[in-house]
Amino acid sequence: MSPSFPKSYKVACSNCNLRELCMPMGLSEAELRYIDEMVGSRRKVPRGDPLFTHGDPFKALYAIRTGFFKTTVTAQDGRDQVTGFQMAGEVVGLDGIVHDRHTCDAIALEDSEVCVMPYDELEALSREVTALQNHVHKIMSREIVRDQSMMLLLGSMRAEERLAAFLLNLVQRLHARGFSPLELVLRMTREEIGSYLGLKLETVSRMFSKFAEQGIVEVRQRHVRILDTVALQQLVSQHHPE
Amino acid sequence: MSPSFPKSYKVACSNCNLRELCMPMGLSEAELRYIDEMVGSRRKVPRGDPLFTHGDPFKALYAIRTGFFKTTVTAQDGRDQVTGFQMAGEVVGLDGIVHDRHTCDAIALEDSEVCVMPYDELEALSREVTALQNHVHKIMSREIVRDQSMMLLLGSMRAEERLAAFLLNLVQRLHARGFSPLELVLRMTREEIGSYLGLKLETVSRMFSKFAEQGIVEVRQRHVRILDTVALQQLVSQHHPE
DNA sequence: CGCACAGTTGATCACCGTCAATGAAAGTGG
DNA sequence: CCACTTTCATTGACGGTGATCAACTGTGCG
Repeated sequence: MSPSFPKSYKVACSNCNLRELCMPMGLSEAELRYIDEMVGSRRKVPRGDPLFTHGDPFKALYAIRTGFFKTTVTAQDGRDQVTGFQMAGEVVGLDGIVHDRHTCDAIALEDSEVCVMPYDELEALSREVTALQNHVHKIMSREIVRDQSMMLLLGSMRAEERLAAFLLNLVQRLHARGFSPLELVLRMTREEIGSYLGLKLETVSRMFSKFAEQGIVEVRQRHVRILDTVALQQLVSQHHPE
Repeated sequence: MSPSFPKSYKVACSNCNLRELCMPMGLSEAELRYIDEMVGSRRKVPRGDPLFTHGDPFKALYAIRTGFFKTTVTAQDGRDQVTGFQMAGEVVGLDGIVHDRHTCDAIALEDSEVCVMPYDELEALSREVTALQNHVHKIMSREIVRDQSMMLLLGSMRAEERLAAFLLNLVQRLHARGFSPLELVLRMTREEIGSYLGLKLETVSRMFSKFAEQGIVEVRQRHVRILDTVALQQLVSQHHPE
């Protein structure tokens, strides 16, 4: 590894601490430099602001550097549903590719910063760098698999199972980013959790209370401490008997 | 257009009648020939048989030439859920890219035939043919958007809204393939519809009966005739008031 | 300090799941 | 070709889960 200082304050992909999360492995120096070049700019998104909204022309994918986002889809009648929560190292914007317009909203749940990857440049570069092409495909495929497991959750799990799965998924992802696997601070409201899980906010609140009563978690507002991971896992995998 | 006879009985992409469904537009002769070459083989899948199942090593994407498929995901505890129904011109197998293994099952609901597109060859060729690269990305993005609208359906719609949306989606896709927009033959059981929509088969049956009573559809087993498309559309877009 | 918002908890109810019985269709083998 | 079995579909009665409505509490920010 031959270190080279970045030309400016701007952090380059080549020495970004999220590299193993959002970059393919085993790139050459030259390839990394190309990618640095493609990821032209950063963009700060203050809490509550949209990174993009449905209808916006699609121009780029965004890798989250810091912060936390939710994505929501909106039905014709105006009601919307949270389709995901994204954290550092994850990519948003894939929905826009089909129709050259975004079909969902991405809203920052805390002050955030994203790396802008102009789509045409990304396509061009991934024609040159096989590892990047493969990486992009894997990211899209991962999203498809994730969405399908959400369909399973929404279609066949009960409230407590959904919330248990949600908590486990969150801590697992946070753990992969160096945080505690037993403690987390929720960045979203009960209503947003409910929307994501196909439940009403009151139900989410009730399930939290229930878990707390059973000694599975400790809940103080948005601060959650997991006391019994195994119990949560059993809740998820023990669907109501056939 | 300079016609050239295929070397064998094997139908080539270049003169497949599904071309506009599964191929990018505006390809050159040479590019089309490359694609013909990549789509090496066909595979027949008899009704009830799997095209692939979860755990199978991922080697190829499959374009459906004839027939009808369902895809299902399976939870740890063994319960599964239908995540989609696919018809001619649609692509299955995208789930396998992330982990080099399929994560869902694809089962033929009628005798079917698919075009096998070996994934490494597809990747290689889409590095050469920009239109193909773009096409593959759009297909994946479309799948993501579709899955997210299913999440909306499963998370926020009631039984009758779900079934209405399902029927409208089916006839719309069939219509795009030259079939009647008012009549369809379901290729799946009530249970499979229910699994897809997050409902029990009895509920699906009841909703069919209810629609029939209201004069919205005519149902005889798997044969469905739509009498009032507008009513169905209104059902979908009129979520229960907030 | 007060106001808006987020969260909790209780009472009631509706939708849909469950259980069960029946009927229709389709495939099977004599 | 017709009994037989199996699968699929319909319908009814009942109950449970989670939605709805409502009141109250806690928290953070201006």
